[in-house]
This record gives sequence, C-alpha cells and structure tokens, in this order.
Amino acid sequence: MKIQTLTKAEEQVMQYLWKLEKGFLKDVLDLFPEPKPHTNTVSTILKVLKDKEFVDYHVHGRQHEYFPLVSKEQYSGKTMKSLVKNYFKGSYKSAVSFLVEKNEMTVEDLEMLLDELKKKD
Amino acid sequence: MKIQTLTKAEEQVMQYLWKLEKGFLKDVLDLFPEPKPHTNTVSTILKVLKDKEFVDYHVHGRQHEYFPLVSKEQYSGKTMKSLVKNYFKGSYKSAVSFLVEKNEMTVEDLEMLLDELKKKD
DNA sequence: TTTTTATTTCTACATTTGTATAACTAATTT
DNA sequence: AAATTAGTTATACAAATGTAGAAATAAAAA
Repeated sequence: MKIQTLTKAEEQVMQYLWKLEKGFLKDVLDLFPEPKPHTNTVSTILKVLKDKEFVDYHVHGRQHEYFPLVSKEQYSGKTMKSLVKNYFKGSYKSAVSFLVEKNEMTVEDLEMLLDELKKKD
Repeated sequence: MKIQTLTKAEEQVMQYLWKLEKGFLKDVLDLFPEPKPHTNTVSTILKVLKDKEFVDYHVHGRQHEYFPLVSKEQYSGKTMKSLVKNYFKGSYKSAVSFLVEKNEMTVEDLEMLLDELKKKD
C-alpha cells in the first residue's frame, strides 16, 4: 500500500495530529474550532487514516493513542513534488522563479535565504 | 461565485485545455491517452467546469469551443499559496528552504536563478 | 437527400467522502 | 455499586465525484 492523497477532512485531522504528535480522539477533537464535528465523524476519519497507513496507534486499554506515520514534511514534500510536476514541468527552479515574478517572494528574500543556507554547511 | 478547487478529473481536463488554449470536446478527448474516457464523461466535466467558472465557450452552431477562464498561472499560484499556508505557516521562504534541505533544489540552482532574476530588471 | 459525425442534454448509477445515530464497553468518578 | 465519560464499532445515509447509456440534433460528407 503506497502513500496516497488525503481528502480535505483527512488532511485537517492530520494537521491536528502533526501538531499534537500523538493523542487520543478527544485531543484531536479539542483542536477543532466550534462548531466541532461529531465525535464519530472524527473517529471514522481516524480509522480511514489508519487504513491508508497515515496514522497508527498505541493501545491503552480499549482506547487508541494515535500518532502520524507520515510526517508533515513527507507529505508536504510529496504534495509539492506533484504540484511542481504538473505545473512547472518538474522544475523547482521555475516554480521559485514564478513566485518571485508573482511577487510572493522578493529577490531579497532569496538572497537572505541563500546566505543562511551557505552558513549551514 | 469564487474560485474553487478542482477535482482530479477536472484538473486533468483543465491541463489539456491550458495546453490547447481553446478547443472543442474532440480536441480535449484527443489529448487523453488510451484508454480514453467516454465522450460524455469529458462532456460532463466540461459542463461542471463551466458551472465552476473555470472555462467558458464560444458558440459555433450547436457546438462549444471551450477555453480557460482561469489561467494555469492563476490556479497554480492559488494552489501554492494554500500549500504554503498550510505547511509552511505562509512563508514561501521556508518552503524554498525546505526544498533545498530535501535536496530538491541546490544552492547553485538558487544562485543561478538569482542571477537571472537580477538581470531582468 | 440520406447518412455520418461531433457533439449536447438528460438521465442513471457506482464510488468516494462526509457526517452522524445507535449500541456497546472499559475506565473513571460519585 | 451506579452513573458518567471517552471511545469504539457497526451501520446508515446524504452529498460529491466519476462514469457512461440513450436520445436528440446541427453540420458535414457522401
């Protein structure tokens, strides 16, 4: 079973789990803003995420303490890859160039980033 | 009616339409690889895209010559924005930094890009 | 003019996704 | 011990998405 795509609702639950690192149903539910979805709605989504192998859980009595199997980094990386593949012929460079041209980033941002990255090695 | 999100099938049709710039149902269908979907499947999707205001058409007799209302640039920009919002707290800089750290881009790529961008002004 | 082609429109159905009720159960609180 | 809490599991149904058959039709080709 390979890594698939998340639906909107599933992705929301994953975001909360990534934030929590691990937690019970209640913990996830607590993070939802009002109006909160029904407990069973979230419970069902968690079960789907388990089936999709995005989460697993530790058993505590009859309860499950859920935790992510796929990290936020893995998932965002995979999502970006597919975005760049479909919209920029796979070239991350074009994607970044596009962002600068759309004024979502400035040349200065890039220079700053480059400095930081060079210092790291 | 504001710009929404595309489903997988809808996005595929948009990709073909972006490539074509404009075209009839047949033109879109031609771009699908074998096994091609049923004509009516594509026709239905085009109708949905019209409803969602992603495409419009010129009338030629009884036929429709479809063309995108939302450009590939607009859509990819919007998609990237939401990705960066959800996974990088809205910071494009962090997103690019992430890519370098994941070895999807190199520092050299960035330097090259920076040179190109500076020349443009 | 008849036939064929390229559609559109209407309709229908399968699958996936989103949501929730009901029944049940272990653990905790009173 | 009885009641409450947190959660699971099973089930159900609505909405969205994906797919395509059938009928109709204008334009093009024979």
